[in-house]
Amino acid sequence: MSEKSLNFFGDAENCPVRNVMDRFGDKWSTLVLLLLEDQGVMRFNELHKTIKSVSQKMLSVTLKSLEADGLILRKQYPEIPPRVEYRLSERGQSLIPHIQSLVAWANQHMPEIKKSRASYSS
Amino acid sequence: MSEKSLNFFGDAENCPVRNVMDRFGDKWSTLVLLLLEDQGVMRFNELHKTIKSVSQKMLSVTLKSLEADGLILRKQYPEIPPRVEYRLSERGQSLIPHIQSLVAWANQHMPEIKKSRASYSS
DNA sequence: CAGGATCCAAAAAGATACTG
DNA sequence: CAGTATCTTTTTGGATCCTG
Repeated sequence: MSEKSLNFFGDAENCPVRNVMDRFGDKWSTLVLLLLEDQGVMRFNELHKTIKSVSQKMLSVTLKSLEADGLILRKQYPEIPPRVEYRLSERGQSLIPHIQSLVAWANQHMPEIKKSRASYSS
Repeated sequence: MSEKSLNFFGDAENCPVRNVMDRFGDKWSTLVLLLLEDQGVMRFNELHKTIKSVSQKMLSVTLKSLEADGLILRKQYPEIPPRVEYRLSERGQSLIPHIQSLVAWANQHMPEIKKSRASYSS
């Protein structure tokens, strides 16, 4: 793996690590995915109220890009006032365990990391 | 898990998901970690040459924050010209599998994601 | 060689007002 | 209700020059 994988670090476009972080390194995507995993189906304003600190605009942008990538499904009902429901797609479901394992690692190590960071000087 | 985890989504500081993404959502951290995992020990300029697109400043910033968090170890030799070696700490090692599983997922699904994204309109 | 300091450009995010 | 449009602020990253 060593020989071949190294090529990836150099070029920007085909680097799989970069592909991951470009997609999920933003501020809200993983949060929305985990929330939908937890709640099943949610409407726009439900998401907005649950993630209190997200702006309307960023939530909208996040949902659109997740939908564009086929990670969530958007269902709109032809009613007035309008109703829109979001939920994970199968593809989105398949991603969840990997995010959760990363979050679990963080929960476990964050106290030590914060201690390291606090005592770090220079 | 549902009841309790939901509290996290609201507040910013104590959200474990946010903690993860704040730490690893940047442009270079995961790349450096995986590269050190692959190569073992590397000097500053080695890293710089391997990750061609990173600037000197961002590499420096990235290495410092990874060191501050105790994810990598920095060893400086009292020579002239100076020599500095970087390698993963145990804590950093323990993180690698989780990043790799995410990258593996991405490698597997990125073609489909790109197709979805390309055919997405509105 | 391994960076630090400074300045600048670009991107991401937020506030606010408005609409079908 | 579920967004869009516009503007401003903040954050991030990069270029360049400098130093022990």
